[in-house]
Amino acid sequence: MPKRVDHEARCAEIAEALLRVVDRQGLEGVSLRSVAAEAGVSMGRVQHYFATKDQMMTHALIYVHRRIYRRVAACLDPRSPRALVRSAIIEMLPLDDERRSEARIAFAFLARSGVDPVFAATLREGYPYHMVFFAQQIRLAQAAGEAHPGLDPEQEAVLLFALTQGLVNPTLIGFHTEETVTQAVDLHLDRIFTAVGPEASTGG
Amino acid sequence: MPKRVDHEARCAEIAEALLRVVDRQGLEGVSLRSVAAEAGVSMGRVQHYFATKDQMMTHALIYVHRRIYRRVAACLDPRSPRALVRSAIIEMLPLDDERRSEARIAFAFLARSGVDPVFAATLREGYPYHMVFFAQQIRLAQAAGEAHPGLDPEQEAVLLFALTQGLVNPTLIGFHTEETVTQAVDLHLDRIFTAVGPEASTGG
DNA sequence: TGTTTTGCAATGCGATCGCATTGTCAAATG
DNA sequence: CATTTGACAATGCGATCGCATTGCAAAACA
Repeated sequence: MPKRVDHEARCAEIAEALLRVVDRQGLEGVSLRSVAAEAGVSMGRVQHYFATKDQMMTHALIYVHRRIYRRVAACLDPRSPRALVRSAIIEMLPLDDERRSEARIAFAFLARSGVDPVFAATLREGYPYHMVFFAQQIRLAQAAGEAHPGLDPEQEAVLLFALTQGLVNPTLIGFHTEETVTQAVDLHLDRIFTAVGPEASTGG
Repeated sequence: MPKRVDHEARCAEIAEALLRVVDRQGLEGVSLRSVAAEAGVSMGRVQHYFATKDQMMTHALIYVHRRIYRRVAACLDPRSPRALVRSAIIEMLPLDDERRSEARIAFAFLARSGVDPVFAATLREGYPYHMVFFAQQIRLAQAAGEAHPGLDPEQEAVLLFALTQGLVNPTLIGFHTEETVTQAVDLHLDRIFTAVGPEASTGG
């Protein structure tokens, strides 16, 4: 085997450049040339790692999902199930430049999933993860007496995740402020969790 | 003034063709040529009515919003505030081909609003309408003793609309079934409205 | 040392893009 | 009847697109 480079790292560089392009110009701004220029590499290099534009886009979609997942996972507040769920939700909302950027990117791919079966499949596979996470936390809270016992954790997870996703765009385009949107989240969490630790109201 | 045609109707024809293109191929599929071909007219005609592509897109955005608004308004169930709100929500979810089509279209523009200030402004202007509609219905229900009196109608409207929007994509890509999603909606409505008429459970 | 294979860079092709220009035809106006 | 003006159709231009092709340098292997 001849000259060896870190294949995965090179793919990641290209993916990150692509995401920066999407952040600024949407999916329409993505071309082999624009991504190569953004990454500061030649177009040939991009083609070397991704045979087609579609492959490049799909890889970037998976890549950004992992990136969001890691960022959310790193910010989880373990003090209680409620705090855990709340920190995850807040972290998914576009409340600073980094999260706004990722919200723009995620939305671009989300829209594409409506017309692209491959993207739709990728997203469909990602949904259950969020659902079981929320459901599990609600279940834990119920067991600890910190959530209303009559609730169906799966149903509540569906509501919770939908609520979170539905708050993203209004926040992104400036309809909601951080205060407005966190109030909305806390209001809904009050209907699931009984014990409101002070950390859940002040954190965030 | 020479040969006169129905200017608005011609613009609408082009807008509808554009929306069909977006439905199938997303915003990226939109070009002067593709829209003209879809409308069955010449490219010159499209240019005659819209000086630039951006003008054409903006007009289509406003056009589809009006179309959705009219469709929802035509389906409202006036039997009670709850039924009214529920019918509006259900009508906004992609549960048949027509609504799936409009959901795809709306999502495409929604994503674009993240990078296009003009689109963002258009959407921002539309949000308050939904909010006051939901808030007003909740207020009416409270006055009639059909909703929990302690709730803040504005806050509940924010939650309700976010929930609705957040359910769109999972339903669109097939993660939710009609049964799943209507259960989620009804579950949330149960927390706002006290009186559950039989029409609210069977309708929709 | 020569061969092979990876990792690119460079270039070109046909298609398509937004947009400008020009020409034509019909109807209202003088 | 002549002129004007709105409603197009047709064409072309420069830029950009995805993708294929070609070539070459360097490193592992024989």
